[in-house]
Amino acid sequence: MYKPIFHIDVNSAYLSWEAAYQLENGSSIDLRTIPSVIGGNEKSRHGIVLAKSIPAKKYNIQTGETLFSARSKCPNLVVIPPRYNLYMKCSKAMVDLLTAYSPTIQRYSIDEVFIDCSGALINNTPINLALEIKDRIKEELGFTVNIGISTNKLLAKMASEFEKPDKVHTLFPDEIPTKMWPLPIKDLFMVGSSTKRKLQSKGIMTIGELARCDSSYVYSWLKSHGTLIWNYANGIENSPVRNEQLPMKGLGNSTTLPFDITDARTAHIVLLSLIETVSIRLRVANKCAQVISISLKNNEFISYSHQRKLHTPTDSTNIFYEQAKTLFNECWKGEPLRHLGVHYSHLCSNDFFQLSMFQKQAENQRMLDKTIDNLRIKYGNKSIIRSCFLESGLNPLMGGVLDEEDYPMMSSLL
DNA sequence: TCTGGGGTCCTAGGACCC
DNA sequence: TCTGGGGTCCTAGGACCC
Repeated sequence: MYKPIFHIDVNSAYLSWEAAYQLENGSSIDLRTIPSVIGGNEKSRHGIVLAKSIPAKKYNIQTGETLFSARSKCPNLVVIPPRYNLYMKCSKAMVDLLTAYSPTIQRYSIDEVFIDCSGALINNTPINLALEIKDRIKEELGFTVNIGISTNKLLAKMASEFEKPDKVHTLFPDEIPTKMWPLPIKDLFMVGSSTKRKLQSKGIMTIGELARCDSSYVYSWLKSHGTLIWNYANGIENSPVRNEQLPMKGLGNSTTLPFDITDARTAHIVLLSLIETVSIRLRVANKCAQVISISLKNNEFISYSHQRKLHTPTDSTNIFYEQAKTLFNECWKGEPLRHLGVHYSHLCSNDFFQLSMFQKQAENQRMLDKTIDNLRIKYGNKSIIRSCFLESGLNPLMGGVLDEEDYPMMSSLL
């Protein structure tokens, strides 16, 4: 007896959720039935398509393309700004509904879930169970999903990508030759544009052609990633559906600025703003980090980064800030910058650090960080800001997770 | 009014050690 | 003098996902 695995994928998630919300609040238009997209703010240079309706897709509008380009394909396109708080609530509502069916639920992203339905199939077939779940989500929550059914997560996920929306599909191992092998190579999970190009240069155009290759050849071209996708092409995958989330490996925030930065002083302030946000997240997670990395993107869209391992792990905003300034000064080539990012890695628990702390100055610094965190939690993020932001016109906490007015980062709240 | 932001994992090359 | 080689750590960059 196999374990039935479902992959549940919200159709055009952001757009569906917005549409359902608007209908619930008295709108007479269903955004899913007209050419519409969820898109960022073009004035602040965030103007890309985040999600599209099926009618918008008929104009060949792609996720990730600029709103400028999307509008040139469809002049009447309706553009709605994103509201991540709404998405978070919708995602949670779906997971809550699913917990009735299985204790084994893996949240893969804000709009995708794997469930192991082993225990839920008494007197029911997998297909009927999937249809029931799909229809309950539609009736009770107001949005549609695709459900893919198979014996492992890879095949279930591939199945949920078949015809959309509001559909249940199976992709059992014996269906691989007919349902999966004829598909173009780019449809295989983990085959992106770079791998697609390399495979096509070897004459491999379909998933079936990859599956029938000698795996040692694929390894020689693509190393471990080649082995991974060769296995996927043959339906081989056996990772468990896991309830608990894996420990965080790193965290960061980055932002595209509304204007190009041309001086180090402004860059430092932006870095500080990002560091405030990332550091709060780090402390909320009771972690310290030992590696700080900054990333830069210039006005020609060329990105580069610079990182440093610290002698000791820390969670101090000021220590990170001093490091970030140094890193920036070491690597900035002086050209106009449109984007800056901060990332921490090599995380460890802050328990040990707290016990081993002997420097009075560091202790004072930690007390200050904690006091500021508490003030912001109690009175709001704007209740206490650094004076350098006062006349800067810059947001003192960029990449904001805690401020309702800002777009919160998604995965940290999942 | 032109191109987001959050992650994970892997590899290459250099430094350094024995 | 003619130049090994395995191992680990570190950094930078790239690939993939949503």
